[in-house]
Amino acid sequence: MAPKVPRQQQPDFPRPYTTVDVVIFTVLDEALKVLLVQRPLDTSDPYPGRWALPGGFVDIERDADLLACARRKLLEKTAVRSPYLEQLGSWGSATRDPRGWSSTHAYFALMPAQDVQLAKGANAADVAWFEADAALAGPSLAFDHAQILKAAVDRLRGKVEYTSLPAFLLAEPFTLPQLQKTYEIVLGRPVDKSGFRTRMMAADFLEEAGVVESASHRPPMGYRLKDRSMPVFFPRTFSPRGEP
Amino acid sequence: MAPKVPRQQQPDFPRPYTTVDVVIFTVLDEALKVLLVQRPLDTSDPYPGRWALPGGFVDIERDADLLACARRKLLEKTAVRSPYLEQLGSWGSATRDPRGWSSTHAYFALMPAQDVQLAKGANAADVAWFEADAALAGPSLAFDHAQILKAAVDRLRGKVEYTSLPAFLLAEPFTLPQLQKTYEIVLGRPVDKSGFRTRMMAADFLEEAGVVESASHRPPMGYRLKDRSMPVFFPRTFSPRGEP
DNA sequence: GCAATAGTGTCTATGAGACAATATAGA
DNA sequence: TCTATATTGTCTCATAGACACTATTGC
Repeated sequence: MAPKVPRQQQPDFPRPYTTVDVVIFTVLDEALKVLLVQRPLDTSDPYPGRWALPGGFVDIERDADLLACARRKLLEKTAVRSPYLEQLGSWGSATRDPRGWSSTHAYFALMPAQDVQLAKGANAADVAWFEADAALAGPSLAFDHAQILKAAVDRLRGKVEYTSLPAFLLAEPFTLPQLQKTYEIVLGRPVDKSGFRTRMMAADFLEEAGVVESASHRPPMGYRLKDRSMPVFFPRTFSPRGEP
Repeated sequence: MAPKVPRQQQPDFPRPYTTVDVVIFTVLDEALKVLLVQRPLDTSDPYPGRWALPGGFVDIERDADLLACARRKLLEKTAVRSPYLEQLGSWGSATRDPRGWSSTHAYFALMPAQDVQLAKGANAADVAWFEADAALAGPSLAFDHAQILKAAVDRLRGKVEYTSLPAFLLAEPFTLPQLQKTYEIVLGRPVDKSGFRTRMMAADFLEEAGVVESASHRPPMGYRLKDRSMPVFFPRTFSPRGEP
């Protein structure tokens, strides 16, 4: 009697599609922005003309691993080589892509707006920055990208409470008032100046980069990150007393 | 001239394998344990005889989405239907599986040891609980499962500092001393009794379930979770003063 | 000196940690 | 009453938040 071989052990059982999507954040015009690409109108691809997160299929010839794939997508759309990049989560189901069972590995990236050169790709009619909250409230995105974007915004807003993540949204050198402003933009609320400075200095992740030439008034100190590869975690949160 | 169609838009470009792995935790014999399965010796599958996380290929016929797939793996190995289940992350590369480019979606589960009936599956020579730290220090696991397990243990230990997760490791009703003990086992350090109780009560996620019949001495109050679907987040951490 | 922004000092309520005290059961 | 465990109370000190104050520039 032949041993029962489960279907999954056969070499050629059907496989889902595998994609990588990247939520790219920056701060521009005093707002948290996210990069979206418009899907082409003149193809048979799903969601023609709709805005979507940059991303696409894993190319098993070119991509050594998921992170490399995310970096490739990032480089193609923004020409930025090594921003802060963090895995966000994955979404997969039989129905999220009309072409068939697919799963996507989502990443999110933080970069200074100055670094970005928007690239009109072959497969994207257009590329543009959208205010994060507007992109969530506005006309619905392709696939389940609204869900993914919401998860990314929630994760970013959450982590900003207790990490140095906003520093990755600024070009170096930056000043403490600029950094504070960035925290306030992402959090959507003001932050106490004195407490903010104490917190940043206590975390010991900045190094002085010389006083910045300012337009007028007292010139501020410029800072650089001691280590651009990782954010720092603060012991507590910025939350007002009562709230979690 | 024919438009250049990227290889990826063709319907039949090569796809990676897609799998789901589950890190199943429980507390047993005063230790944090993780469920591992031994890979069969008598097949051509990779890593014969090695211990691995329970998991396997997504079955696009049976699994509606990734979570459903994780639940299926869970049910097959433990006969537990709805434990606490959280997405951990994903790992994918050309080399992690010798059969070819593959990506896995990892989940972690928390369950009371009492609930589990270990099942010897068709594709697993054996199933057993291992102490979490021993599994990490001991002989290496199949694939990149040591990496995944480490991420799971780190995530669990990290979240225990500020969430009610350990409650999902206990059968209801449980007592506050039992819950405290569970926190101490996962954290690997003692916790102050008074502060612990204040914290738990302030979080308001427990409901009384009547006094528990005890062997002797003062009988403790039994508790149930008000909501088994989600953990509660505490405002602060258990960390001793100096440490983060 | 004045305006504007950068940076520091000070006061206080809160709340966590440490530990002491009380409560309730069986023997 | 004694013992063992459960549960509550108290004291103290660090710190986050609020806000006032000083510092340094250009005009």
